[in-house]
Amino acid sequence: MKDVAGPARPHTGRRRNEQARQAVLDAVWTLLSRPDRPPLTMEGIAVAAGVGRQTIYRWWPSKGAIVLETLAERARTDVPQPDTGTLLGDLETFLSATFARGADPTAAALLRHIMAEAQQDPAVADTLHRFTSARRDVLRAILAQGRDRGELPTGADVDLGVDIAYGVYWYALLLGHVPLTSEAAHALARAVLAALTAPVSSP
Amino acid sequence: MKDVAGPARPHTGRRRNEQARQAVLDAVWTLLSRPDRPPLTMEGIAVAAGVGRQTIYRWWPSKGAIVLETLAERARTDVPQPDTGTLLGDLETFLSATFARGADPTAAALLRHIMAEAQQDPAVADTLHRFTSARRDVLRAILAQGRDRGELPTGADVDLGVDIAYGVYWYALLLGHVPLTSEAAHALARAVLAALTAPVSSP
Amino acid sequence: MKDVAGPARPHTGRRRNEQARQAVLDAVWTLLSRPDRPPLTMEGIAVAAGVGRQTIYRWWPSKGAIVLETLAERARTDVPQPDTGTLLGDLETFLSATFARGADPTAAALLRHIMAEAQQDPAVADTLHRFTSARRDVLRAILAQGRDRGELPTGADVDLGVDIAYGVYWYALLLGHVPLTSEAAHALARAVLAALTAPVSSP
Amino acid sequence: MKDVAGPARPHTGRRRNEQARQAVLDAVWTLLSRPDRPPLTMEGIAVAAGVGRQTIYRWWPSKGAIVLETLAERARTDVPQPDTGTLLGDLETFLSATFARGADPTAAALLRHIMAEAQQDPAVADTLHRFTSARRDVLRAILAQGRDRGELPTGADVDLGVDIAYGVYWYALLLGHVPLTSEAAHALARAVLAALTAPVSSP
DNA sequence: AAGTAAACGAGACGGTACGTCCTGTCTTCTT
DNA sequence: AAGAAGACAGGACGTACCGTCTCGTTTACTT
Repeated sequence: MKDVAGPARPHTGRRRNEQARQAVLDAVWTLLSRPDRPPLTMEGIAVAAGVGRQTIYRWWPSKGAIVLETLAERARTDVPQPDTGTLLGDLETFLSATFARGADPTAAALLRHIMAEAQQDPAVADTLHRFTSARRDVLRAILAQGRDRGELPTGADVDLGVDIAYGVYWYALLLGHVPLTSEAAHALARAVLAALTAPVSSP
Repeated sequence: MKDVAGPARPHTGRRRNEQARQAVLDAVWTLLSRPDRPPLTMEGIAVAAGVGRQTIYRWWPSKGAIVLETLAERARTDVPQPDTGTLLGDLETFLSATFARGADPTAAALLRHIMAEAQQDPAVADTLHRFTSARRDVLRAILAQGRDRGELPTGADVDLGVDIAYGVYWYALLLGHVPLTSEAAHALARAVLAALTAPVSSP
Repeated sequence: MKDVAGPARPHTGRRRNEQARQAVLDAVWTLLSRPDRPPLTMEGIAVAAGVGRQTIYRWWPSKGAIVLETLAERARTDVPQPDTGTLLGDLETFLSATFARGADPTAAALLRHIMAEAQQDPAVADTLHRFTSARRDVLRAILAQGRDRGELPTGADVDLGVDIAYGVYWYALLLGHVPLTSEAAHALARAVLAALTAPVSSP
Repeated sequence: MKDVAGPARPHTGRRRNEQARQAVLDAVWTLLSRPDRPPLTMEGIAVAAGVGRQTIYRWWPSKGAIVLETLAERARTDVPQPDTGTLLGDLETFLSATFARGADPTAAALLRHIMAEAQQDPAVADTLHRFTSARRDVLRAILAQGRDRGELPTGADVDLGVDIAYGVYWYALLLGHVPLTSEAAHALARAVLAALTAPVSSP
């Protein structure tokens, strides 16, 4: 009795074309790299990818989802949880890597685009939420490890530290008033550490 | 003798209708308050305001500019530079007020909308930049005053403090993963203070 | 062997929707039939036809072209070249049929509309020219046949006869000072015959 | 573009400014003379005339009325009822003069424009009707005089003759398939005469 | 090998919003 | 009072995309 989950016939017909998928993601990257910043339309993506429009709608629920997948594809080399022995070192390593990512103009355009879309499309917001959560978890783990090692007070508000780090990161990304340099990452690392180390952390 | 710059005839024809301007700004506020979140269309604004479309295009360069002016209009009651005697008190007061603003759903929608538009329209980005700069200046003055009073080390990176505060604020606003409560404002105030107080501030 | 001109794949994608085309033409006819004479807008046609605006622009270069095609569609039952045995009979038959067409209020509105548009849009003028040429040819053939039968002098200016007939027809249509009755058609037929019969026809 | 009127056109106050009126009519003529055929808008006329829009609306009920008045102004030198002694001579003289008028490109554009407007605006149609009636009366008088002199049968349908003459004239004007030459006028004169002379004129 | 079905590029479809143009009306200031 | 200037509400224009729906073709699996 296979009437529960599986379909009676596992699959018939042509399979998903991996090349089409790649062409779409590449097209998004290319379009966002263009110095004249064209508005990134579904039609534009389809044409640039040499792909039928329906093919896009078949596999992605929204434009934001494509952009996010493009980002994920390019960021495949995940920022690993560093282990330098000290919390400050770990923070500096992690934030430097993160900032380096955001310093690439195309990647930055991608991130900005997603954040912008997320403000209007709840589905994109949701996907972005899941994406950022994964990143936050890594940073939270770093801080928690430091706390367990005694480098932070027991009651240190780890989540606040995460918010500070990513808050400053996104703020710089979206407003562009400050460059995402390695120095900025280091200063931010020290600031996060100081903020969580202070004894005044609890009301 | 003002015969240099002034044109011979300062103005001819009908003057700008202040009521139309107000109607447009009110319409934007009303539309953004709607629980069903309609996409905020130029046409929609015009209809809701009972105003001709051309009248909008005559006075505002872009949708973002209207939204920003709406925000400015509503936030006319500027957050004053507080003076509680201590830096922590000033920070708590300022950030609480700021968070309270962002806690209003319509104001939050406004801010999110502007930030989203700024990612695609350089003109909006520019206007937003000027808007945020004014806010940043207030916070910077608070921190500088605290530093001058000796509550911060001489070399404290005031700008980093501003980035942390507003970074966390916007991050919460855009991602919505954390509510903008008074408690959060107080915790942030202490964190900013701690981050700038720490002796590790220089490489 | 037609391997030269034919493209490898003659067509891709969805085909033109004949129902949409008919809906547009019917909408034009209906709108022009309305007793309150609405100004015949592209938008109005699209809405009345239940058709996207782009669909209209995709297939017709101008409003005049739509109206002309509507006319052609309705006048599909071409006025045949009559053959009553005498030139006067043929002329009477042909002009009566022509006048009967123009007596229908909607058809008249159509013709007037096209002529009006042709005065401003060269493309419409061109299409109208081709349309009228076809009609003129039929009348010219009738007159030429009569001349060949000896009912007109050898040097009779057939083209002038055509101009008189259609000139009076359009003049009545556009100015509306005289009804397009069968009697008027018969009088006109006799007049054309007389004008071409007269021996003074050459300078 | 107020190059039409003189620079020093004073505001008279109280009474209608004749110079403004002239500027408007001249602007219409100038605009219709332009080889690129701009669409002749109220706004365009006002700007070209260096005149306020309201001034136009104050004195003319519609665009067609302005154009018609422009025509009347230019055609001030009325075609006089000729008297050459013979009906054919009178007809030739009158039609040659009429055709000569229509051969001027700007005058032709004017006439075409009016006729086009008359198809959509009943008020214009009415004014045009009155205008053409005056012209028809002159031609009718010529024919009636010829009939009274015995050059036409007693029962000759004078109105049909008028319709033929003006029908061919307008037909040529609107369709432009035939030039309005003096030869064409003479041929038309002979044709009208023949059409009314023929003994078959009555059923 | 033939049959079946899904995915594909292409592109037409009904819509919606855009930003522009023009209409006819209404101030505002000047003459 | 009439005029030039120009802002106003309104509405059509032609364009750009949206997301959906045919088309005929290609590809993969099943019989």
